[in-house]
Amino acid sequence: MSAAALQGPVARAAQALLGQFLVRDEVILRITEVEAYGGPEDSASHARHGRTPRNAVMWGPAGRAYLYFCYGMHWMLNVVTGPEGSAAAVLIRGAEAVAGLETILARRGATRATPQLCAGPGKVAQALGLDRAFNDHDLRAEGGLILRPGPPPTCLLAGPRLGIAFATLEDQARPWRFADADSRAVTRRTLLQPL
DNA sequence: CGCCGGATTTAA
DNA sequence: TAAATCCGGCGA
Repeated sequence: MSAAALQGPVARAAQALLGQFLVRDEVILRITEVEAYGGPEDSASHARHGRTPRNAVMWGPAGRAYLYFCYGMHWMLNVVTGPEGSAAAVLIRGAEAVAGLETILARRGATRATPQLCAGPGKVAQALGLDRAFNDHDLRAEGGLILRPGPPPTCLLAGPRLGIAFATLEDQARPWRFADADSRAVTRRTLLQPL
C-alpha cells in the first residue's frame, strides 16, 4: 500500500506518508506533517526552473531522499515520489519522537522533550542528524535512513503550504499541506482544516 | 499564540 | 538577492 502510494499523485503520496516511521539507528520518528511539491508545473516546487545540480534527485526514482540546505542553516528532508521523471517530492515538515530521545535531545540542543521538539522541517532533519550526505539516499534499503510503514492517522488536516510567497496565487492556495489531526507535533495548526 | 528581527550559506 | 526556517523576546 505505502509502496504503491509513493508512485501516485504527489498529494496522495504525501497523505500516505503520515503515520509512517523514519528510522536511523536508535532514533525513530513518526511523521505528523508533510507538504506535497509537484514537478516543473508547480511554481512552488524546486523543480520549477527545470533540472539543476541541487534538485537533480527529484527527477530520480521514488523512495529516495532529497535533502537541501535552506536559509543558510537548516537541512530539509523530502521523499521523492511519483513516476520517475515527474520531479515530485514530499517535504517532511513535522514528526513525533518514538525512540532514541536522548540522541534527539542532544542533536536538537534541547534538555526536555516537548511536543514541538521535532515540529518543523529543519527540526526533523536535525533530530535525524541529516545533511547533504543523505541526498539521493535510498529510503527503502537497510542501513542509514529508512522509511517504514506505520498505521495511518485516524483523521487528517489540510491547508496551504507555508513559505512559498514566491509562487503563483493559484499554487499558493493549493491545499497541499497535510497533518495528523490527533498530533501536537504540527506547526501553524490554525491554518489547517479537517480534510 | 502571533509578530518581529537576526542568524547564516547557497543557488540561480 | 531571496530563500519550502528557527529561536528568543515581547505583547495580547
